[in-house]
Amino acid sequence: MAVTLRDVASLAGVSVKTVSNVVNGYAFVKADNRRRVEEALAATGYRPNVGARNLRRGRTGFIGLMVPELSVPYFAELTALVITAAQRHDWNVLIEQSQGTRAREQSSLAALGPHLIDGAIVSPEALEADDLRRLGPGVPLVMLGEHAVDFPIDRVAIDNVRAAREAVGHLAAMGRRRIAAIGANPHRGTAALRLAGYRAALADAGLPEDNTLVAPALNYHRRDGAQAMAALLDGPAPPDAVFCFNDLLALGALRTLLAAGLRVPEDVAIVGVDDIEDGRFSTPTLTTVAPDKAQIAGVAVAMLLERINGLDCPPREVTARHTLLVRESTASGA
Amino acid sequence: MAVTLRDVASLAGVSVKTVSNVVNGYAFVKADNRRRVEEALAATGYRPNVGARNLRRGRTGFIGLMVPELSVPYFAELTALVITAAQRHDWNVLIEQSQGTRAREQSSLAALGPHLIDGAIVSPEALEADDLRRLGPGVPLVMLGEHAVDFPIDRVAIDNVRAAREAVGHLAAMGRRRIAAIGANPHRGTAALRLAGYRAALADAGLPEDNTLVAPALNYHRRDGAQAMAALLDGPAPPDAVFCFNDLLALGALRTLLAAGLRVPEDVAIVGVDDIEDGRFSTPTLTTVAPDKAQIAGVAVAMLLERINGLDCPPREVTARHTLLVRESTASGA
DNA sequence: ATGAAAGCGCTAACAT
DNA sequence: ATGTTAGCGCTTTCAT
Repeated sequence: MAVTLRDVASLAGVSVKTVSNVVNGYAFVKADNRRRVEEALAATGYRPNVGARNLRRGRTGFIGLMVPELSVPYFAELTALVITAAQRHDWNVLIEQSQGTRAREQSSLAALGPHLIDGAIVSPEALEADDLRRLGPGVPLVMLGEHAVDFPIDRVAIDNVRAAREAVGHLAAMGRRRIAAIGANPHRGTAALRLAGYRAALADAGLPEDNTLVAPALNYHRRDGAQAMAALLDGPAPPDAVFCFNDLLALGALRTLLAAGLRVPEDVAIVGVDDIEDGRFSTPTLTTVAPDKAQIAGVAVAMLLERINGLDCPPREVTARHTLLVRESTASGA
Repeated sequence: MAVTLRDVASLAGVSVKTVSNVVNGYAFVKADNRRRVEEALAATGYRPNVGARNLRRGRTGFIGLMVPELSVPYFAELTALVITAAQRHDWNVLIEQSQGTRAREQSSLAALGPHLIDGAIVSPEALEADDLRRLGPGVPLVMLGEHAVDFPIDRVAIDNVRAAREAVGHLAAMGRRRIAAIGANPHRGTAALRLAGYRAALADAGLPEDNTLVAPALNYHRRDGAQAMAALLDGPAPPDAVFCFNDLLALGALRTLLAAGLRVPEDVAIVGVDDIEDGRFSTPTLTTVAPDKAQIAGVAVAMLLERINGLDCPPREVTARHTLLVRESTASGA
């Protein structure tokens, strides 16, 4: 049914080797043979069987991408960019959703296994060093974000401390004095860094630390932000600004504030992180720290392919760009 | 490096056939052999080479999923569900983003090709019957949504006419008299159906049709909804309600209304379609028609696997469930 | 520069 | 019930 190299070879009157050479762009093929092969290729509509090729080459042609949930806008946007970046290099992407739990992250890594993929980009939230160690050196890995795991591995992330410091510094510069943080979580590496940046910015501005203003969040969805904000409003002295560790938390917090009849930014200003599309159309629009997602995706894919191609050097850490985008939720006109 | 069937066989002192039988759950294996094979399997940590297996079986083990953009929440949520449904049947999903243009949809289909996947679920927006015909019968296809293409193919979609009719009927029942529609587009099959449902509901309510209240949209993103709403507000007699053909348009329209100082739902009520997560946390929360996405994903995967397994019967059309979720953007308390 | 043949890891005939 | 062998479609020595 499907046309194979042999079909093309017999039609062109040459050996499969010659056809293979032409298909793979090998330079030294007699002009006459090349022409006949190309005609036969066109006539038959030959398409290489990627599976067979990869079996022979000992590769799968796939890279894995492990994210907590595709339905979280940040990961959907990032995944779209990773797929696009991989396609530019003729690689396919296999997506695993881990739900951000350790058990699911373990089984996702196991499912990806060494036979299905040649390497993987992972964005873990609960994984431990042992889980990575157990994989062995067979599957090259690139890690996204600052999950705190003591394992030598290529990483790409923004400078989370600096990003948080800028965001909170911006709130302080507006004259806000009671700046809250939403998203504290001892199990998340990025949370620790953003909290550190938050504290550094308070110190920069000469503001006191107030633990009643630091709200934890188990997960980072809209509902978690809404709950955390409600808890802050119930606190002894509600904040006049909130730094949320991601945009989803911020949108949830915004919902709670507006539902409570408070004005944003007049009563409470909000900053998030991620620059997801939603924040550009909320009312008010959301001030946010925008990581360069295209850069993150591009660098992660490039680093992974280098490793797959055998690059042997110490683990690398790449810091991606970020920008503070000031929008209505912190507009100073108020 | 990787352990193969032969390694296991020689360790267990049996032939590869016996090991293969055990691995594939073939019943007739002598108990003693079975035990030794299982021990060898465990000792070596054998994992089948899926690529080799599929090469031999003439399958790839992958199904394709073509969506316009993963960064559109509806498709991100749907994709997550398709992946989950496929995994339950031990299939992998390969995602192609088509951007909703015919050229990209054609090249996506071509890229998926017959060697990479055994079948595909497609959600086209611009594809023509010829493009499908050209694929030939080799690759089973299931189509999502009501894209108007004259081609016999399995389909899954909600009843768009009825859904729109219910949504608009709800607005009319609230006493709204000037109900606009956003999303008219001659190239989109679903748009035609939702427009038909809109008109039917106006007729049901004895309301006149007013073409100045029907706003076209080239694309279905937030910005398109925002622009369309702005155009409606500029019109001769602005609406007191809007039916948007999806939630993204609705969120864009909401943004425009609030930015213009209008109250929702007091001045203008809004209904969308899709029930994306954003609409549950916007202010006001968004009334929407919720398709049963899990059902859509599950049925699409099941129908596709049946076709891959050789089912030969006339094309089937499955109508998925939908529900009108009334939320604040049409709250009648006003 | 090109052909012949081996073999990637697996399953399916065929044989026993 | 299990061993032997061919071969899926391709790339890669090894010849020539």
